[in-house]
Amino acid sequence: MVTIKDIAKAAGVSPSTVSRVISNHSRISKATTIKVKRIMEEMGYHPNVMAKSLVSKTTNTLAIVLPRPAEELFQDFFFGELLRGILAHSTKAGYDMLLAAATSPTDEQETISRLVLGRRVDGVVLLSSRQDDPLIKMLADHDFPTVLIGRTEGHDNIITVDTDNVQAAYDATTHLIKQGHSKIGFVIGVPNLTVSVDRLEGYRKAMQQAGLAINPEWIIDSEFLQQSGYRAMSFVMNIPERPTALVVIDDVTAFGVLRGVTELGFSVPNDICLISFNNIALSELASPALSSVDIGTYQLGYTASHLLVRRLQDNASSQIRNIIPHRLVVRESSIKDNQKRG
Amino acid sequence: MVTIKDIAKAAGVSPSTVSRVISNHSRISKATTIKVKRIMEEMGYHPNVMAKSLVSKTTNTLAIVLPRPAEELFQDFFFGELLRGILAHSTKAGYDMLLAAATSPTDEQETISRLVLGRRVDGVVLLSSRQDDPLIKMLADHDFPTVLIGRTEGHDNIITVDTDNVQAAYDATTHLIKQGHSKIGFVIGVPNLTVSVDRLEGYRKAMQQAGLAINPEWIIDSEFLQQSGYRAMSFVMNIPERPTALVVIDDVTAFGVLRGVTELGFSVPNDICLISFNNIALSELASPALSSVDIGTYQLGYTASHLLVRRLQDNASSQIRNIIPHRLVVRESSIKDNQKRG
DNA sequence: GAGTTTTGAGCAAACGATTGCACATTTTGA
DNA sequence: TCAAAATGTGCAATCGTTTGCTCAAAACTC
Repeated sequence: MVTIKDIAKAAGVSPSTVSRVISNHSRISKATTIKVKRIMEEMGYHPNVMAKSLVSKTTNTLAIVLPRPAEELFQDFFFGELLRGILAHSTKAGYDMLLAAATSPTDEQETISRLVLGRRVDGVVLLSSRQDDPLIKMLADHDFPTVLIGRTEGHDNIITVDTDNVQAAYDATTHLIKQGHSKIGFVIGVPNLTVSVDRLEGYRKAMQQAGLAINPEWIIDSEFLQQSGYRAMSFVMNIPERPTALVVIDDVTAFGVLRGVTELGFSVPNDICLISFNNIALSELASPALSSVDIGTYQLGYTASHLLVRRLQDNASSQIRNIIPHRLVVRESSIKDNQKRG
Repeated sequence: MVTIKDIAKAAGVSPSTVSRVISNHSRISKATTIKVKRIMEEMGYHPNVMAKSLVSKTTNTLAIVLPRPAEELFQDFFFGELLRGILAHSTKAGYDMLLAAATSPTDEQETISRLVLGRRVDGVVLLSSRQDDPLIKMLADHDFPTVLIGRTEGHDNIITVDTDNVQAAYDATTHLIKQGHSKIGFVIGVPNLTVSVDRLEGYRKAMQQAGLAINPEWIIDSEFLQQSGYRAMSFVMNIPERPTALVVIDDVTAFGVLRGVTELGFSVPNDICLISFNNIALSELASPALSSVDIGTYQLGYTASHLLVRRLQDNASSQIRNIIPHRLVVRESSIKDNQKRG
C-alpha cells in the first residue's frame, strides 16, 4: 500500500507537504502542488481513511439504525423508498452509510454503542417505531447527532422527520365520508407502533367530527403482514353491521384485504371501498388500483439525511420537528363505479 | 472520550495490559483482568474503532456495492429480501455493512476506489447486472475480496453466487408446455442484463426441446418498470397469432401484465397464463395469485455474505461459482380453471 | 537597504489503539 | 537447591494521517 510517506519521498518533500497538497492548503506553491499530484497519480495513491479519521475525529459516515423487528420492514417497498431517499442525499453530501441491524435486543444496544461510542459514525438516522425506544434515550443522553424518522417526546436534541399521521388518516377518512360512507372501518397494524396509534386517532377524529358513530367491531386488529389482512376479512364481512369502506394501515395490508374481499365474493369498490397509506409503486397496478395516501417516502429519507448532515456541518440547530407533507392519491378502490361521473 | 490510557492510569497498569485484557490474552492474571474490566465498566470505555483498524489493517466492515441504475432495484421487493439476507449473516458474523451507491458513473469508480483502495472495507458484495462491468475488472485486478451476486467470466478471484437463470426459465417454460400451451411468449426486461439474456435462453431452450416454434412477436421488450409491462399488453393481445401463455421476467412486471390483460377484457389464467420470477411476497396476493419461480432471494444474500466472510477469515479459497437452487411455486395464474382438477 | 510581512516547507507531536521484545518474578523439575 | 520454564507486565515502536510551530527565503514597505 502506498502511503503519504512514499509520495513524500518520491517527490522529495515532507509528508506534511503532501498532506497539505491533498487538502489544498493555501501556502503550497503551484509547482509543488503539480509535482506532488502527478506523483500521487503515478503511484496510485489513495488516502487511508482510518488514519485520517483517527486524527480528525470524524468518519464521514452515517449509520441507519433499524428497529429490531426489521424483518417486516424489508417486506415493504416503503423501506426501499426510504433507503433510496436517504442514500440519494448522503451520497451527494459525500457521506458513507452504514446499515446497522440487530438480531436480538441485547445485541442491538451493544451494536449501537460500538458504532456510536466507538466513534465509528458521525451521526445516525434512526428508524424507530416505538416512541419510548431506549435507543432514543441513549442517543439523546450522549447528545449524539441523531435524526429520528418518526416521533418522540421530551428530547430536545433529537431531530425528527415525520408524516403528520393523524392528519393523513383524517384526510383519508374524510375522503371516504365525502363519498357518502358512514360505516367506515379501520384496519390497524401492529397496535403499539406510533404510526398505528396516530392513524387510528386521525380516523377517530374525522368520524367524530362528521358526527358518525364507530362500531368497535370495525376496528380490525391486523398486522403489517399482508396475510393477516386477508384473514381479517372473513370476519369483518360477516358482522351484522358491515362497514362499507375501510381505511387500511398500509398498502401491503390493503393488498391482502383486497384479495380477501374479492375471494369472499365481494367487489371493491362497489361493495366496500378501500383507502390505504404509503402509495407504494404497486398500488396503481392492483385491480382495482388502490387509492392511497402518499406520504412522500423518498422525501422523508432524503430530508432525514439532509437534516443530519446540516446538524453535523453547520452545527446550526435545525428545526427539531419536521413534517413532510402528504397527499391523497385517489384511484379506483375508493370510488364506487356509479359515482365515477356523478 | 475515555481511552485505553485513561483506563490504564485508573487501574494502575500499562496501556498494553489493558489492551491485552480486552483481547483476553493468555498471559494476563485473573486478578488484573477482573480489576481492569471493572474499571472499564465504571468509566464507560468503548474502544475506538478507527485506531484499532489503523493498526490491525482490518476494518470489520463489508460494502454492498449497488450497480448504477440502483433506482429500479429499490422499487422491487427483491432487493429488500436480498439485503435482509446479507444483513442477517453479516450481523451474525460481526461485520458492519456499508451501503455504497453511486449517482454517476464517474462517481461510482471514485467511490469504490475510496472504499476499497482507502482500506475502508475488508471486502465487497457486488450487485452487478452487467457481466462486463468495469468494477468487476477493477476489483479483480486488485485481488480484492469480492463476492458477486450474479455472473462473470474470466476472473478466477471473484467469487460468485447466482441463480441458474437458464434452468429457471427452462423450468418455468416447461411448466407451461406441460399445461398444454404451445404458443408461449416471453416478456423480457432490460435487454442487456445477464438475467434477461439467461432467462431468454432458458425459454428458447425449452421451446426448442419441445419442438415448438417461437414467433418473434412473442418476445416482448418491456422493462423492469411495471408500467411498461402494462403498455406492452395492448400490443401483444392484438397480434394475429396471440400467445396463450407468457413467461414474465419478474413479478413486478407480471403485476403490470396482469393488470393490462385484465383491463383489455381478457382473463388470467383462462385466456392467457402467466408465470414469472422472484416470488416476491405480494405475488400470492394478486388475483389470480401469481405462479412464480422462487429463486431463494434471501438465501442468495445470506450466502453472499457467508462466502465473503469465509474468504476473509479462513482465506480458504471457497468455491468460486455458487448456485442457489430455485423452485417453481405454482399458484393460480398458470393453471386454467378447467384443468384444475383434470 | 534595513525592517516587516508574506510565502513555502519541514519537524515532531499527536490521534488511540496493538504487539514484539525484554525483564522480573514465580513455578517447576530432577 | 539451582537452572530452566512459565507467568505477568511494561517499554516503545508502529499504523498513516494532520497540524501547530518554527524558520528560511522571498517580496514588500518607505
